[in-house]
Amino acid sequence: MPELPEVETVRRGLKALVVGKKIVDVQVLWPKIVTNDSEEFKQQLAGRTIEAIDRRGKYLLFRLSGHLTMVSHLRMEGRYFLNQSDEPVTKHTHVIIAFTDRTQLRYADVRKFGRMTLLKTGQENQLSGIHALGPEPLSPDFQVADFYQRLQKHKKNIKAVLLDQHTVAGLGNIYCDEVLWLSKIHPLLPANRVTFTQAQSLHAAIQAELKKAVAAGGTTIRSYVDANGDSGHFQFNLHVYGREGQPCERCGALIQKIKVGGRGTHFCPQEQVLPADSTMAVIQ
DNA sequence: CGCTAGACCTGGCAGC
DNA sequence: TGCTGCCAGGTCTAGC
Repeated sequence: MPELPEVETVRRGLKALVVGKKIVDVQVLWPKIVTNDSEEFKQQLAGRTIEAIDRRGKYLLFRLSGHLTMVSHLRMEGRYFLNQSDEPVTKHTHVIIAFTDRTQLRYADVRKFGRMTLLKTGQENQLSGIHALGPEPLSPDFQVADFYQRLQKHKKNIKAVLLDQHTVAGLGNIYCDEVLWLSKIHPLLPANRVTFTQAQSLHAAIQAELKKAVAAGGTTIRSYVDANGDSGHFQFNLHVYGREGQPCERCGALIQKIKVGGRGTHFCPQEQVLPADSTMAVIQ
């Protein structure tokens, strides 16, 4: 479900709702969600206080007293809710973290793709998903020259390279399509054919778009809601994602949808074109 | 090493 | 009303 702006919005909401709360009890209803041993996970969490909530890419990092960190990835449909302990537990709730004030942080996930891992603070950088993560796009670590160099290393298409979290952290299927449209780059262009000027354009579009999406509370297409149960608003600012068959806002050509690396990919066929000498395979 | 297809899961929706 | 097949804000891994 969520890309960087949605995860950041969840983080901000959760921060206001649960930082400072002390955990009394934990229930794990679907053990695969937790990569640790369930019993150990429950025992280690009990008695801890949530001191802060950070984010790295699409990962949430719950900072707990005693130098522990609970890493949480929402994958496609993970959601957090704060409930009173006497409220009925809904069908897709898989983890319940109960606090001393009789409220509960509940993790729900229809598709059960999300994962949580408890480890010592500092060790999160050794998690396979985090250790080689690319730069945070909204931090000074994200530099055009380095971004351009990373793109030059790959022959595969630019869309797949942007989706690869090693290139830059936090982009997903929606924002990839959007920034490629903003920069007028065809999603199938080999990444090493992106010019420095195009890389500059992409770099600027990534920062501007993610900033705007965070300010709008993220994008809600189907299921995403923040920690308060509110939808985001950025879906009203999308230019290509989900707009197959509708006119491009700039040129009026009809937005096309193709498959790239198994992901639905939207683009303007008139403005996002492959260079004539490109050796690209046929686009259906 | 690079790339693709499949796995992990469930539900909504289009089409018949 | 059903049934079938396809699709979905993500990532990991097996296999070529």
